Amino acid sequence: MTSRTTISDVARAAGVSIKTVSRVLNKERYVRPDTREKVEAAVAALSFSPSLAARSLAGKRSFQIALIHDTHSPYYIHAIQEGVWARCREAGVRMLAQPVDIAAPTLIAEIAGLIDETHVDGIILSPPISDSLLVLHELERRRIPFVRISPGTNHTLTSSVFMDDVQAADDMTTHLIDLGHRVIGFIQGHPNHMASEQRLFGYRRALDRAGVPYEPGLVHAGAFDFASGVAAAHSLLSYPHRPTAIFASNDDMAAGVLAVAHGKGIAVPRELSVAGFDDTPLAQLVWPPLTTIRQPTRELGWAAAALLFEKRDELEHRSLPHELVARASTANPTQTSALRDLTTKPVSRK
Amino acid sequence: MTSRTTISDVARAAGVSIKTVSRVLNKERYVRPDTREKVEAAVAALSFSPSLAARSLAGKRSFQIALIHDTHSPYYIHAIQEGVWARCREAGVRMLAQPVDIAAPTLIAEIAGLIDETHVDGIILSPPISDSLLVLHELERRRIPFVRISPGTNHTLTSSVFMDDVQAADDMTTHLIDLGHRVIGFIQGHPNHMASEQRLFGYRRALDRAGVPYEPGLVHAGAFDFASGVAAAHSLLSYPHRPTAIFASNDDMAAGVLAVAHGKGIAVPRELSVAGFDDTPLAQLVWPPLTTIRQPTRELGWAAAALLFEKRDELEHRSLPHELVARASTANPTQTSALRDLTTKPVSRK
DNA sequence: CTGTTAGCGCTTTCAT
DNA sequence: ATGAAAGCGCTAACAG
Repeated sequence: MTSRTTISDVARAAGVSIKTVSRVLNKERYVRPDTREKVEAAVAALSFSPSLAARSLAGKRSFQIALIHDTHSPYYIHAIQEGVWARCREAGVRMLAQPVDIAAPTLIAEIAGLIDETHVDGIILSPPISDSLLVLHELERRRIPFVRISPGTNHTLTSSVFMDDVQAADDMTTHLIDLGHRVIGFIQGHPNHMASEQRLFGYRRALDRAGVPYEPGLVHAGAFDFASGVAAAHSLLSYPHRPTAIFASNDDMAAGVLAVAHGKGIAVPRELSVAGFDDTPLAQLVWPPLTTIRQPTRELGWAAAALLFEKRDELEHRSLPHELVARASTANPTQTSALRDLTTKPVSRK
Repeated sequence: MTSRTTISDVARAAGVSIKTVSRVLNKERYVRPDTREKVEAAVAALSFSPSLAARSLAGKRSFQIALIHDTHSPYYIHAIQEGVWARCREAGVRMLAQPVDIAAPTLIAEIAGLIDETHVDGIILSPPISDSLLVLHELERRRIPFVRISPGTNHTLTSSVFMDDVQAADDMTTHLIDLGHRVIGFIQGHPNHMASEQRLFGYRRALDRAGVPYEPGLVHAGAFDFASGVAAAHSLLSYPHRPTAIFASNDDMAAGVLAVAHGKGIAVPRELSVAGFDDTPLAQLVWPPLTTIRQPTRELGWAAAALLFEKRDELEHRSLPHELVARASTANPTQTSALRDLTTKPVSRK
């Protein structure tokens, strides 16, 4: 039974005390360069990885953060996880991806248990959890740092990262208008996500600007899933003032529109233009490929982690796509950094 | 600064020693029922969750397992994660979902670091990591329990869970033959995954049994992604002996076939039947919906965790879909349990 | 700049 | 059936 390699082994190998090894591990100042090198050599030679358990027990940090997400939308969660993990590994921090059910009555207990069990240093909330008041209150009560991804409410009250959904939906609608469409259907997202409202707002804003009259009958409810896209398409396509284009609030619903169009023998895009939102892989797997808007999901995850690590300055040294915005909590004075790049236009695929 | 609730707080509240609380927490025997109840009441009253850090430092277990997965195929990973997590929460064990890049030269170092840092009690490997010899050797060297999901090689040498790909592919091919098809194209999966070979074998076995001659020109390489499905479809559809049905080894590639068919104006399914494999949500999002085979991905995750917890007997008390098979390591004598249910047939969707 | 000492919150071992 | 003491591997607070 070979027991684990500990900091004492490293100290012995390097000929220093364990405290010095600890200093090197934690990148503290006041270590002579040659001492540091000796220790680093010993760490490498023994391929030593310090026990997180011991570190969190003894110290103030656990070197772990939690990413809390609902169990739906695999594409979205996957992209967020990738982004968060990328930033975490740079920082030498472990990411605990925790699926939860936002509707579960035990939600708070589960998150509280997670925090108590793991001592995570911070939490990232992805939508729709990022808008759960219960969760937000609990985290605030425990004074644990957290960042919300794409919250629908109170952006400014807490640290959060999000894209400009209004502008993006405006862009897409404008794109469709430029294509000559004047009767444009719109399928809303799930009411849980406030992005839904913002996308609708962007749609209306673009119509207004172009002088195209807004017609409530052209807007249909949806829930971000294929089935609601199908239902909405059936309804919109039998509307007397039948739309020549349908803009769905996400790709899954847009795929539903495509399916209905195919079923009814409506040629896409000749007789009907179909637009989605989020640019999931799905957009390219359906036929014809969707005109869609890229949501910088991976980057949102990356930025959320960066913000959590209080390295907001890093955001300014990276070019982030579309309208990714990161805000820090109002607890800090200078906190708003808004970044844009030039690739904000809707992406048309052939 | 309210400090954390500890086992001492619980002990005080219950009027017992911390050791007794520990006994209750660990479900040890030799605790008087009324004592146990007092402790449980105190735990609930204080909503106490023990520190995993302290537990892993002091004890032999960490109450954590790692799920190691490659970064591709969101649907698949998501389903696996769900299954593993479901079983873990039943067991009161934390799941650490760890994305890795199988091609990274640091793969082994990363996994070793993960183990050292977190003291995980066990590891679940999802494909294609489940076939990485380097990883397998490292885990064996460290004598850490692990379970492989859908390994392509040496099923019997280690604990693993998998479905019967040969039978499933045979089923689908038979289904197509029953539909009257005699010229059936086949698109292989990624060579990394041994499921690819088995699916091909099932295809050939069904052809043989039905007396349909095997034609190498009807089999095309693929890589489990949309693009390779597109490429294969172009090739197969211009083959002199043009197939009336194409069976792709997964849904993404089948979606690629659909796209090509649509582009060429080939009517599906009138002129060409398209079949997929895995029954991802994608199968229902394309048009027309794919005929596909359900892979019990979530159940595989569940079973992998169950096997890891050495509760193999549980497998026998649950009805698992399709041909889910769980094997324990040859280190244990009685290890093979094969389960089937009746819903093995390919799923035809309209 | 480096070392010593005292814990962190639990489980283990050994008493009783 | 329960408790007391020791210690897991590290960091914090001091010394020097």
